[in-house]
Amino acid sequence: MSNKTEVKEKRTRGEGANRIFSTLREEILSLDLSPGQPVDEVRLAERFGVSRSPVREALVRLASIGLVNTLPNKSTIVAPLNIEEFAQYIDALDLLQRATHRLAAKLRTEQDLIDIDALQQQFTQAVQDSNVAAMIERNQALHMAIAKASRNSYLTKSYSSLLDEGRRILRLYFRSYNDSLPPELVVEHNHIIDAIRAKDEDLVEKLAHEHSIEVKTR
Amino acid sequence: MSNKTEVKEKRTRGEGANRIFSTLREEILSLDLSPGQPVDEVRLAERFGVSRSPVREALVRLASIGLVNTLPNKSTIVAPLNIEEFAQYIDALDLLQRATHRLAAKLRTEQDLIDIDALQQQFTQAVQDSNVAAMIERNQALHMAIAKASRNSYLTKSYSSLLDEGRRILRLYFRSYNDSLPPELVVEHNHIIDAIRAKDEDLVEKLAHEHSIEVKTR
DNA sequence: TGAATACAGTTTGTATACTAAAAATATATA
DNA sequence: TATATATTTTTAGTATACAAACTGTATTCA
Repeated sequence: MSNKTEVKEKRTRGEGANRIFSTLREEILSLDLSPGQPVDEVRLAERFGVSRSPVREALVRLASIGLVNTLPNKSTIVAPLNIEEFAQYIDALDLLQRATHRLAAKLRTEQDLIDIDALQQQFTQAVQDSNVAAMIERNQALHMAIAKASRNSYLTKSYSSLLDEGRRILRLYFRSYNDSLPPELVVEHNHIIDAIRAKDEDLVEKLAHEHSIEVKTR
Repeated sequence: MSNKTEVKEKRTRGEGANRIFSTLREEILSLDLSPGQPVDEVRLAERFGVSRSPVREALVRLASIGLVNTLPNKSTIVAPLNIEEFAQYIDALDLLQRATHRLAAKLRTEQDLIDIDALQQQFTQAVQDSNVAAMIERNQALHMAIAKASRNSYLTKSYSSLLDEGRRILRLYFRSYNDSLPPELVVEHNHIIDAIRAKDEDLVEKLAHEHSIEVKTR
């Protein structure tokens, strides 16, 4: 996957740091870079065909969202992730998920429903293809679309950070089950979406909660 | 206005960017720098007696937590804040506050209680001194101490971001009431702390909720 | 042998230099 | 006069250069 040779062509000014940031972010979240692994500025600069400046900016941003840890005057490493906090993580996710999804049931527009349906479609496809990476990514996109329908940017932002952070944990979690995903998740999604369509707030919250707990108790 | 001459003395390596970051953060959150105001890299470099590099790092970090907005190839401005979202903000804050404070009632240790008491003491002092800046800051510190007792770093982190973001909104809010603070808040704090001491989860959640709503409905 | 110190090699944090993009101004044209 | 275009000016993004802190190894001395 990572024939890490980057083509340097048009070099739109200002996009250097962005490119490095999103590439590294993707690689960290997908566990392509392993937690604890040191990242070398010079090596990255060479890899992306730029100087250390944009690399540094990317690393500062990654550190700011907790994906890498900067050890002062020493090195930067991919942020370790501690599995012990898994239960706490699910608790937090559950809280935000319930709140955003319930609000979504209350405030969703017709357009929201169209977006949500499209993403559930994509998620289903990924499940059929047994593409774990795509599953995780589209599951996240789907839940974000629902969260956006809640019309509360503060809740959505918090929920989004949690989902991001969770991608690494979920990746590990699925690995431990041989990268197969329970098809119930697809059905559960459909139930949630139906309840949002019906504007049944209580039901949505209940389903969203069960959706979280399902992962926790496995 | 800007006799903000900084003393440049020992210049511990690595602390440059940190210093600038926290100074600017403080100034933005306290509304010392007004929303929308442009921030000039060169001017900041001069003010702090450093080059543009550490200034740039500080700005990147501030942008990452949403305190400044970077307009590509143009300028960086202090992030505007939109009052219209005040109700949404309180809703989100309320949710996290209830969750963290309830958990705190369940899991608090004796040491937690000692820390919390100390901060409530400081908050009370600020109220007596009619020091609005200190009130906001110590109110935040107090609630953070309670949140930490919840032993859920994910919830605490989300709650912390919200409180931070809220400092600016609260500053405006208090200004509109001539910088006087209702003394009920002190009493409410005491009630919450008592309930946490008594491990009465339901009561804590109820009080925390009323505490938020109180601000919202003014 | 083992601890302490000195030295060399890396690598980070900062300073400076350069370049491209946008803003501001001037000039030209209808 | 108003609009379009050329030119200057400013400033953000990147490259490069340098200095301080850390790492590891070798040398010295007990």
